[in-house]
Amino acid sequence: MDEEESEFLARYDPRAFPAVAVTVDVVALTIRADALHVLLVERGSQPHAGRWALPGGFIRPGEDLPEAARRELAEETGLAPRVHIEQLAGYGAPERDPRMRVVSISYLAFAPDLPDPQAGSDAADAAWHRADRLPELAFDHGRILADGLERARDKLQYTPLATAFVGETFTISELRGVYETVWGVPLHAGNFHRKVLSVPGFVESTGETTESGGRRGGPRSRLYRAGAAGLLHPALLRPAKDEETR
Amino acid sequence: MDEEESEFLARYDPRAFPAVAVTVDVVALTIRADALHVLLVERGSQPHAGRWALPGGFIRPGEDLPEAARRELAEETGLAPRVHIEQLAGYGAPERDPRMRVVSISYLAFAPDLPDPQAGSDAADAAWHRADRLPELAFDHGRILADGLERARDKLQYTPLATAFVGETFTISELRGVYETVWGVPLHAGNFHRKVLSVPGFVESTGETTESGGRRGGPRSRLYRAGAAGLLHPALLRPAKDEETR
DNA sequence: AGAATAGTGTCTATCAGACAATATCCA
DNA sequence: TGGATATTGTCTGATAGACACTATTCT
Repeated sequence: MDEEESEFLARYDPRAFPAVAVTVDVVALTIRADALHVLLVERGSQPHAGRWALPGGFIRPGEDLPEAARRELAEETGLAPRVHIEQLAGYGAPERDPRMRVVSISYLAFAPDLPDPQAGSDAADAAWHRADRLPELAFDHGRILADGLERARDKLQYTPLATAFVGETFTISELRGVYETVWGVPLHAGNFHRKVLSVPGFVESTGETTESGGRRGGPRSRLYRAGAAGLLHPALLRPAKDEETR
Repeated sequence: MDEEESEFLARYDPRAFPAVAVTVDVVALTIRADALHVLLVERGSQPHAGRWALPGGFIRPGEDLPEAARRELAEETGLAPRVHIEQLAGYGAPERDPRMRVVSISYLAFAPDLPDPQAGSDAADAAWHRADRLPELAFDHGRILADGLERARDKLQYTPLATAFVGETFTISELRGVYETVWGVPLHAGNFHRKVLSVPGFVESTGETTESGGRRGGPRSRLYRAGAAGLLHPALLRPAKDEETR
């Protein structure tokens, strides 16, 4: 088969090729006990049976990508509402799944503290894992997860993403806790407070305060809800780490 | 078929579903005559025959995604070297292609001014189009292109992406031209100059200067090459446009 | 009482952007 | 010579981060 003919076939009918499967995989993040957690499922079947993996699965006919991601997430956690979801990236290395050619579109999901997940259909188990103590994952899910964490840390800077990790209303301290947890660095309380309030549309006051002070003392704090801004101007830049070249 | 059974089937064998095709589409950007240009091909066959579209096509067995993107780009332009490429996003709405279910992984490509492209195999024509005067595109390529432009404008701020649009060596003025063209705003020459040189690893001096001054006068300028930085610290922020909520 | 936290005020080094100045080169 | 550009210098308003202070609440 010469070059021209193979090219013709390549474009004429894609069904002439071995089947390609498309999956969605979800990097679901939440904060529990002041630590960033990722939702993982234990695979119940081959390949990689017994290994932890990201929740996900094959897309269904007529189903949109974000829809598939929400469905897979709901199947594992039993919860769908109040979950922000956005696309992360596509992964399609030829040998990433030993069964066949599988291209995966990954999604990032953010949620306030959720109850423990229920092991779903295909999974032997499902649980939240601390993002800093992860087991080795199946397929290339380790890479996907790492990409997702990096993306989340990045987006915290210039979007109101942090508000997706807290409840409907929240205090500035809770918001600061999100940043400190996801970035893994302590932030100056006073400066953070002023900075957040200075960004237009980031948060808006509810006029209410907490019912009582903090568990270790301190006055009641004011409650806020997420504002209308889609981007933070100016951004809350992550403290520099002298890694110019990454 | 009850819920449980359909779910079983959905996970058991993806080949039981109607075929899903995976394509790559490339948003290739360059700067010609002080204007941002996008590479488009005119479709030679149905659907959308005669319409302009992004270069792209079906992935081949054993071929990695970025590899497929480079191949498709090479087939349209006859050029592959010196082209930066990075993934943009995945698109998989059920009806985006009338023939069958097609999921596309899009890539962004950046290149210095390239010669006019050669119409390739499947394309009736191929040409650079000004990014500000685009025809209506086939499929959802208009959306993909818009996403690509936004991504490019964004990445100019905090990555050395601009250096991918100029030659091996370049002047600060040429670099400024890239920012002005992609962002569509004039920048202050003096401040831009000092700012670029103050970002560690953005550019490094070659010790040389241009052979002659600018075409409209002015002294010879020093030549630089891209530095080693992968991220710009501090970033070159785009002038604010009072669109907090975008 | 003692400790911890919320919220605000203040100070300083730094930076972005405006403006200016000078040297160099094309037409 | 006149106009345009490269590069550097200077000034000013704004900001990030360090520190400090007060009021409030828990144990």
